[in-house]
Amino acid sequence: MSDFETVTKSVEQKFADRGIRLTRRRRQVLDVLMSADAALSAYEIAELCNAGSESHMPTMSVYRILDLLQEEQFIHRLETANKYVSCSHIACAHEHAGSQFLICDGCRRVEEIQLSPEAVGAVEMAANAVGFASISPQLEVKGLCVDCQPERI
Amino acid sequence: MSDFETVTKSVEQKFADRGIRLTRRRRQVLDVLMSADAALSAYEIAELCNAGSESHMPTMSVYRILDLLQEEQFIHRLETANKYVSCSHIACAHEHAGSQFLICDGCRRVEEIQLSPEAVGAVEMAANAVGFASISPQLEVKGLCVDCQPERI
DNA sequence: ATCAAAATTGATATACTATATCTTTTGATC
DNA sequence: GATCAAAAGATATAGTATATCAATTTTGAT
Repeated sequence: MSDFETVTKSVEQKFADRGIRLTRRRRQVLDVLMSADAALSAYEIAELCNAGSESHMPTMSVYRILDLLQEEQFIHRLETANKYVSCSHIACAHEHAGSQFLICDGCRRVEEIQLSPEAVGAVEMAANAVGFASISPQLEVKGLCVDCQPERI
Repeated sequence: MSDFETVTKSVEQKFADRGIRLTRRRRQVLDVLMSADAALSAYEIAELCNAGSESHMPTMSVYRILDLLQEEQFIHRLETANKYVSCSHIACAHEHAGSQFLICDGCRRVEEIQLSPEAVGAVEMAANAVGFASISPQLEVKGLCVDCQPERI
């Protein structure tokens, strides 16, 4: 069974367990995001759903479905980019609290990482110091990925 | 001399030093941002410029001026909120590399903090580990400010 | 199997954020 | 004051997102 199939099975199972219907539209959106190697805007997702098929996916449906997929933690919204990516732990059994993203300023590629508890703790402490609590630990950090860094000779 | 006046003097000096004109429009935008106790959208800034005056500030001018003020580090753009805030170090003499923001999910208030070098370092190390470099150290973290936290009894 | 209720999707309108471009005005310099 | 550059004004348009109501599909009970 291919990777994609394995993940799909796992996703189907999660939908079933939670009593949520994995409809054709939802499957389309999720498939596009899982197959993409980049973060996509809602409008890009709609286009890709329609590419090479007679189906017409309305953008508004995409937004609705993105909301659902986010609530269920299958995908993430990148707030600094107004784009969406499938969660890299989409097939994992465990809950995962927060996610951190590295966004390449060059090619816009997105890497999902898991910061060390120490790093997250440091951010939380600094926040607590000025009275903030219930920090949502999604961080989006911009930089340059390996491919986009100026050559070092 | 009031705080506001002190800061204004300092800002005027910086404009002069850098050979940038502090025009009426630029002053309006900067005044609005410095007087605001919250982050504002470009359209909100335009409205506030116009409030109680016969002057008509076009939103497009606001965007142009925001660009300039950002380049000159007088203000920051909050990318997760699509809003703008005046830099809390606007009157400081020294350069300051990166800024971190706490954004209250309740009241949208924004607090600019300076993370410890250790915390920033931890984020950078995690990024380096997956090949990212030239990290821009602006972080935007969401949470609840003191006033918006559920009462603890 | 049929019907009513709920969930999902479709369709349309509209708000909000932002950029591009061209013209006019203003300010600095000679 | 004439000239040139910087700034502001005006208009069009792109991109992102929400609200709302109608139509359709699915579910579940009878």
